[in-house]
Amino acid sequence: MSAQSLYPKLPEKPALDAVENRWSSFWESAGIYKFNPNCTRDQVYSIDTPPPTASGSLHIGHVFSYTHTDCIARYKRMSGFEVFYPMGWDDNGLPTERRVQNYYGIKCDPTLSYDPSFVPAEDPGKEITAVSRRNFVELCLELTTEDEKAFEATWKYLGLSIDWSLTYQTISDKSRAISQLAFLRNLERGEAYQSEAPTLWDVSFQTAVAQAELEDRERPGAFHRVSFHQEDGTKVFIETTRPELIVSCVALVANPEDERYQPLFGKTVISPIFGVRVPVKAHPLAEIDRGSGIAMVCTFGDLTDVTWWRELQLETRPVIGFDGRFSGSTPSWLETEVAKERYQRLAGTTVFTAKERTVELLRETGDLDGEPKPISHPVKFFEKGDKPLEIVTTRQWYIRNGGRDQDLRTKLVKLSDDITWYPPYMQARYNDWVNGLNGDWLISRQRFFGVPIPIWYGIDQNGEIDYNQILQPDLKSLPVDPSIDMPSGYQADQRNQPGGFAADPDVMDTWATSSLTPQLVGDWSVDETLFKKIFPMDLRPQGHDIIRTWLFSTMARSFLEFGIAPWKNAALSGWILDPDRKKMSKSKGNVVTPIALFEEHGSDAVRYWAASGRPGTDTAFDVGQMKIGRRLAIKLLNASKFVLGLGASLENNQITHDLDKAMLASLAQTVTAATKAFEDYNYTKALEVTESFFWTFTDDYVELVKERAYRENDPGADSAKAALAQALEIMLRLFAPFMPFVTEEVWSWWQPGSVHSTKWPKSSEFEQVSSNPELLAEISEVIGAVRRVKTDAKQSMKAGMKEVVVYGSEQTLARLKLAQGDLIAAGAIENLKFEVDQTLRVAAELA
RNA sequence: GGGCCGCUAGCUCAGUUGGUUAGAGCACCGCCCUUACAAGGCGGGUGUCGGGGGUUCGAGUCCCUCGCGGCCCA
Repeated sequence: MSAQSLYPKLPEKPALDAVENRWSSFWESAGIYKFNPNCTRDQVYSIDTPPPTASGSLHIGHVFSYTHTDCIARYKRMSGFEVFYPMGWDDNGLPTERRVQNYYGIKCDPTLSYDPSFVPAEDPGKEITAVSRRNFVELCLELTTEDEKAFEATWKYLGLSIDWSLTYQTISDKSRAISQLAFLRNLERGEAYQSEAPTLWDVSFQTAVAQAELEDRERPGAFHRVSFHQEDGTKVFIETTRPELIVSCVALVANPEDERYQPLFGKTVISPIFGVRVPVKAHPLAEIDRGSGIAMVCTFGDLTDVTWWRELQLETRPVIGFDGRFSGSTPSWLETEVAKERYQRLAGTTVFTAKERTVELLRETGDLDGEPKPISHPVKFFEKGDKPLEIVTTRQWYIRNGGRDQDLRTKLVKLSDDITWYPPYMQARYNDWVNGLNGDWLISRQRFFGVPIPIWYGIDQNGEIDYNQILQPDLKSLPVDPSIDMPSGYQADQRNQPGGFAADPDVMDTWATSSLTPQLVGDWSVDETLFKKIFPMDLRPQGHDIIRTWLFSTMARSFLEFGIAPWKNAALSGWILDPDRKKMSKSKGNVVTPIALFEEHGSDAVRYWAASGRPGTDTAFDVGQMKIGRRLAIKLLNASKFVLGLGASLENNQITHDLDKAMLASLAQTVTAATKAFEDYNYTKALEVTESFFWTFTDDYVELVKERAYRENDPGADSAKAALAQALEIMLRLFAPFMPFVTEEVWSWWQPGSVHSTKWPKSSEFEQVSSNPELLAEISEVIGAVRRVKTDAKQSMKAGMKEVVVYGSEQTLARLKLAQGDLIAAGAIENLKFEVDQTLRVAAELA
């Protein structure tokens, strides 16, 4: 039978052009990746997909890690699981606000009222228009919707096997409702609480930030040696990098062991410039060998100041406002006219200016000893901010995360044992982080685009907000926006009125919602049947840089609500480095957009590169690896065309020839190895063994059986063609998780349906497996040796061999003799001889 | 300062519970129009396994120590 009549779809000249578009449309219309909830929990494999930040851009690092997850998802699907694989967009929060502000040239002013007819300027230029909170949120939603469409298109181009009907957004009504419900349940159980306390504060964004969002940055500074004065006029020298805070100094502290300051403990000293009396205290956190050994405590220069303030019960003397400027009104603790006058030079200035002016004042009063000594020191920043954090006292909402509770902390650490970590050492990073917590999780943010804290407060008859009188919404009314909705039992005109109510003005931090992704994707509280089917989830894939935030917060929320870990497995992916081993970043201009790579190399090739990066390992961005992937994809097309062009089919399964059986035996070993690797989440290894077999298959096996397979009406030809067809069919399934497009393309030439709906191969499928799988490797070595002789003589591969002598063990020779016909044909050998020897080698003479 | 990861061919990386002569791909060089593939094929050289010490019959692998790079936390 001719190949054309057997396989009418077999192309004359196979190509990779447009395979992505063709097959992703097909998969969608055929519902190949649709989750079917009609099954039992143990049949489900559920994936807690990381929701990319919608306002950012998808870069090659995303492509890298999402491909890893997709390979696992495809493997699990083929292994018979009903795969629950959603996509989500993290669209609430600061990054979106920033993008919307820049894109439309607007800013949010919550005091303005809603303007339904507001349309942002086409080209905003530099002008900034203030809009109401509702207008602002509407524009956030509008822009993120656009961004999300582009993201979805990118993921489809990459070939992620997502069930797009499960897509979620962290700002959607459902997410807001679930997020608020979870918060209210935390509140009910006492796990959420509000507290008026010193808080790390970003002065540009004017919001509180959490411990997990901090980063240290090395900044230049200077030690200023400054004199305080004892009653008798004796000077006490301190060293500080923040002289501007002298005005808010509340004490000096030294180490209790420090001999030098023993006489001072319990006494008071007088601050320079302002003449304020402050006590001298002892505390073990004061370092004897740091500076002069005695430190100034202020409200608040750093987190140690907060500790001292709390533990030594010191005064509170705040001067820095929410905008990062020194208070315009004169502090009440300044008593003398001179002090008040001097403060006027600082009033209303930024921290930077206040520092300069304080130093001037110190010079004038003669309290600066020597010149400031320049140093470089770590300064705390909000990871998304560009000004040093200040510490201000505000009322904020917290969720208990073990930061102040050793018992809870221990439980959360222990919980990590219930998860299998890939790679295992990532568990240590989690444990280190949890053990190092020193405060609860601050979740309230003084921002606009986010999930509102679903709380109102009563207002007393004097018009003061009573934060102890918490008014909660009816759970059935969620989501609520307390700035628009009302607590039950109140009228709209009671808002912000004595005896009425006031909305909590804050939103929750993005992590407070994204820590609930298992609940969001599984419709917790909405569809409990579904939720029970997917939770606890099978896999959390994510980057190792957000163990302290996303991974930990999800653990904490799950533990508080359900008492168990949210997943069974956590797979941490590495980072993408540019070829110079630097982390890729936009500012360096070394970022390549994924779409351009898909277009140039093909999605399968980009996936091949990604799958070559082992779990948890940072990987270099490497176009070369994509080229290899593309070559592999093209090779698959051509090899498939050859096999099918012979008229090979699965119908005839009479595999009688020993070499054919040996090849399938070797393939069976490959299947076993790939399966074992995948079960250990080592997709890279699975790809490697498959690829390695494939090249042996094309380079050696196909070349060896070619002549035999071309014969007509010959049992040897039938055996070769049957083996070729079977091997091809199985290899397509092995490659399918990695290269979904090219495997589907080839599948469509000769098989019904989708290769992605087939089952992962099992070694039990190999009924014809022979007892001598070694034969394939041995004969590869022999034919390789023959080729070497021809190459060395600069001859064509078709050149005839006068004589070839194969030396080897009796067993090896016995196996090789089974395939000598193929060897003679492939090598064009006139006279093939076998001689017993210890090791396998070949002597050959050209004709 | 503490913790974790890494250091193997020019480059990117494999290397199993310690076990023969340490592997692959790329790059490089040479050859070959061979009826699946010239955007291809075939073949080839390439190592102080970061340094030093130790355990062992035997160490890339285990232990100690030092160095370099990276990440996280102080």
